[in-house]
Amino acid sequence: MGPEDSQLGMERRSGVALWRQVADRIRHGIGGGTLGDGHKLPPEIWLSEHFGVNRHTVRAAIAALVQEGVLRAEQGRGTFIESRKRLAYPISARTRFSTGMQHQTRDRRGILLGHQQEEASARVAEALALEPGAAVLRLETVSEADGRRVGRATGWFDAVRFPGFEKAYAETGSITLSFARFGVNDYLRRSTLVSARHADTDDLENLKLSPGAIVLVAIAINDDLEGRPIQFAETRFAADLVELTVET
Amino acid sequence: MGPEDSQLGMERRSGVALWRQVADRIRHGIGGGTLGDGHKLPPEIWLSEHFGVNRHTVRAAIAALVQEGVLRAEQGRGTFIESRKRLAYPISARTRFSTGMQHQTRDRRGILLGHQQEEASARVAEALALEPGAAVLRLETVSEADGRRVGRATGWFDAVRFPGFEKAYAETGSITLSFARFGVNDYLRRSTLVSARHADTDDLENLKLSPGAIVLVAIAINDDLEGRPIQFAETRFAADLVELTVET
DNA sequence: CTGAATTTGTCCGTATGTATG
DNA sequence: ACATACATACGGACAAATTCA
Repeated sequence: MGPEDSQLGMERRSGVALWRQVADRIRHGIGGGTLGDGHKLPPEIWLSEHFGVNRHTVRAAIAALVQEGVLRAEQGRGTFIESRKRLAYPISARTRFSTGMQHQTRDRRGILLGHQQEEASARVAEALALEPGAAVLRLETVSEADGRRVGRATGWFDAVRFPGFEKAYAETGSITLSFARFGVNDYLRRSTLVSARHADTDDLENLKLSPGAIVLVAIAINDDLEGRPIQFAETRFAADLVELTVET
Repeated sequence: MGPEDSQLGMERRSGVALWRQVADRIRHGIGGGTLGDGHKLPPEIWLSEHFGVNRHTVRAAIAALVQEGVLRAEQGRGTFIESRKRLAYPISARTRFSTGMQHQTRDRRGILLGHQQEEASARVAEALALEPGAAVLRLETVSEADGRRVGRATGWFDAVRFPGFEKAYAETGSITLSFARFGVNDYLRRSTLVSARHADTDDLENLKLSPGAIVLVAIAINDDLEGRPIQFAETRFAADLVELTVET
């Protein structure tokens, strides 16, 4: 069969199809720069020997990545990398989506998917320093940068202090500008909790991801300058498009 | 043909077997507390209806999780959760692995897998403020907490300033204590870059993960108190076991 | 320009794994 | 445990488009 390195980490009967494992390795190799000279992918035959799988399996992997928009195949010429760099999203005391992205991309905006006034759960109440059951406003949003959906957020706000926040957000497309309408001209990031998981149905749909994709989950609390919490939010970022930078 | 919620995120022909998707969801549900009352998993029939798959598929998922050590099945009684919470790994100016974990776990240590003196690549040289090609020491390590492998790290150090660092680490099992032997009694985290990806071969082996698992990747630079970089490291955490907290 | 070499695209058949009932 | 349907993986052969000597 394959060359000397017949087993390069491809796990048979593991519940993950070989073509998906190969696709993940190719995608990762592109990100790390180890695969491809930046423009052209090695031929299918070379890849199939490199990974120790059949050419058809490599073709299935490539087909998935083409569908994903990572690769572009041209008959007779080769397969090319549709590369785009990861967006860096900084986390620091003054981190906000708008300030973070503005130096890297021209067009960025937040889209309001929906909103709802509800009673604060124990978790939300604690984060916002309210009584459990207090009226809070929940906003479901998607963030776009250069036309690509990079983040999907669920945010909670004190409904008493910020009535009609959803209207402000729908008009401005920015949390920062919306807060400004309520007299909050600056705010601080108190804490951020970062984890990662497979994308669920909602993520797949709203971030236009393919099954098996990974999301970075950031759970954050923002305070106003007096130290009172004004926002509790969980944001899911497409891990292929975004990386988080922590400046301490 | 499950109940009304036949589609709960289970993706057919996605390259990931249904039983593995169900296993991932159960593992995630346990971590989030949404599945099981903390000790016992719901019956297989309930799970099969909940996820909209056949009972055989749920059984395959449970068998995999039992093999993994996450669940324990007892004939006639039910399936029980071998529970453990996610470890929180703080990132802040004074973050170190040892200080971060010490309040959550009794037994923790770092294991030296291997070391090598090599010439600094452009990336490493820039991070450590050395000339490209300068002698650097690379350490490959695994971090254990309560007997579970939670992190796999590759670290680079100035070979001139820290000769024999690998011996210090092999003996102490701690970066902090190793630095202390060279007169560095404190140091600061300058920057951290966080991303997520699927586990590769090395991760699967060294963190004892199953294929399809996710790793959180943290790339960090540590400075001494004079602001000179002393360590450049990339750590891969098992995303199922670890979450990162950012205090700003 | 011609023809060989290279590379992707399509078709066949067969064996095994996955999912359901 | 059995039966059925579909997805996955492999092997081979050949067509179609491109490159280059």
